Amino acid sequence: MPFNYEDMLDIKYIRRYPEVIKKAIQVKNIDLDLDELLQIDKDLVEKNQVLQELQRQKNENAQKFKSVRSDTDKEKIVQSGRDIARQINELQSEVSKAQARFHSLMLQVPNIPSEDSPVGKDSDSNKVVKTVGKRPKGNHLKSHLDLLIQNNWVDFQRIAQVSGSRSYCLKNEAVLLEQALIQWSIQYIISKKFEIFSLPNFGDHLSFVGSGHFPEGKEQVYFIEKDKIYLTGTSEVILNNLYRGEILSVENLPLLMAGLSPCFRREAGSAGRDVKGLLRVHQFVKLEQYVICENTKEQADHWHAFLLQNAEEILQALELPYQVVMVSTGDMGAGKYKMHDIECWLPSLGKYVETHSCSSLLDWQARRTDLRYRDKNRQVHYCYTLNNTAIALPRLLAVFLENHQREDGSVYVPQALRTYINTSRLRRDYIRKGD
RNA sequence: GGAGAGGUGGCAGAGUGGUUGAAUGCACCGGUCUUGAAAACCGGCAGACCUUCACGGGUCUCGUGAGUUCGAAUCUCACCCUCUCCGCCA
Repeated sequence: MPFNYEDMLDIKYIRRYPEVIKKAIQVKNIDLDLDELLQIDKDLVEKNQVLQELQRQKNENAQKFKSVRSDTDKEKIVQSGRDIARQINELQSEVSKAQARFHSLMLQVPNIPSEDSPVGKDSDSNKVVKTVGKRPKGNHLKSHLDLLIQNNWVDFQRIAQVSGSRSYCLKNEAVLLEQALIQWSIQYIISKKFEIFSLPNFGDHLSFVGSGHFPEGKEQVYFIEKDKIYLTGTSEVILNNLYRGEILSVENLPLLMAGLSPCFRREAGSAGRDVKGLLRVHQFVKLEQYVICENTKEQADHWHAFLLQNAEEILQALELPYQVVMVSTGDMGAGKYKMHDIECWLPSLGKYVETHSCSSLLDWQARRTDLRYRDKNRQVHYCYTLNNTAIALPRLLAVFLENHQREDGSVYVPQALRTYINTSRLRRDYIRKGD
């Protein structure tokens, strides 16, 4: 069995090595009957052959018309043309139906996970790869919620009446901190040679299918009925679709893109979870790293490490304790080839919470968006795509506050941020009274 | 929201019912010439799918979808997008 990642998601490969795909379906807990897919594919190939023969006859018949002189001969051609057209019509509607089913099943075919990904059915099988930074200790440690309230940095109750549950409203110094974190991380990501994008926060149906958020994740997405548009839960959706349908030139690869945008998530099915504070909200701001590169495993692994490294450097500069987790097959999602989460230490919960998610999708996403490139030999290939968070707020703000709090309720500001907040300790009334 | 114009290959731009998957130019690739380069000249240059050991053959695609026709880039309808003008507006 050839283990060539370049074309493993191609129907030709699936026909030949269905057991490889079946294995992936199994370890990823995907609800897909591959045998049905293969049966429909087989049926479709046969029907298409008949259809193509009919179409050939149609073309041939029409071609004859010009060279024929007598009216009776012309009438014959018209008649046989009508006859062929009728057959084509009947077969065409069958083919269209089968095609629709075929495409919808193909959208459910998962990526094959990397060999070093832990196999398991959920997050219990995730593996901690490394732990970095010092966790704060002491009896003074408060939750970020208490800190925010104590400092007059937030208003949860009033905004909930206006905007509903899971809404938050930052005030005063917390806003400075939020903006400083954004500004600083933008500068950081620019220094890593990314192009920076400020993007719309909605897209059409096709975009979400392309990125892989549809059909499975449809429940998590806000939909504006009147204009048939969907609010993005990450700028990955837009960045992935920006070049859709194009054949890029290899000289332009890799594309390093960073998208800054508000993110909207319905959080359907998570009622009761993380209801307090800033950990799980309907709207947040995220700077996202996104890479489009050539289709080799070396490239994928190189940029995966790069994206992961960037996120780690950001957390190190912010002096936050974190661990890197390699996500198991059952927890990583259908499209992923390899995935690492970064989790930051949150004292109030006494555990690490996810703040970054680094994914390599190989050509799984690019196939959906029809995103390709032409190599030096003029051969056309699907691109590989990867993504990782750079910074997501306010969740990281919660982590930041809890880890950097001091006994008096002020918050330590790491050196990196002081270009944007000119103090080492951010305290209540800093805005009015200064240091 | 109202009025008009338009969407053709990497780009520019022909083509208004019959070898048009598409003239021509530019770009690009290969070659001849040249010490080298340029110029000139010759040749190549869309993607997907089916078929063939191969050479090759076939089907589809001119914004998207449906329709008319023996035959559609070309005609009809709907939708999407772009541009210009007017109105409204952060």
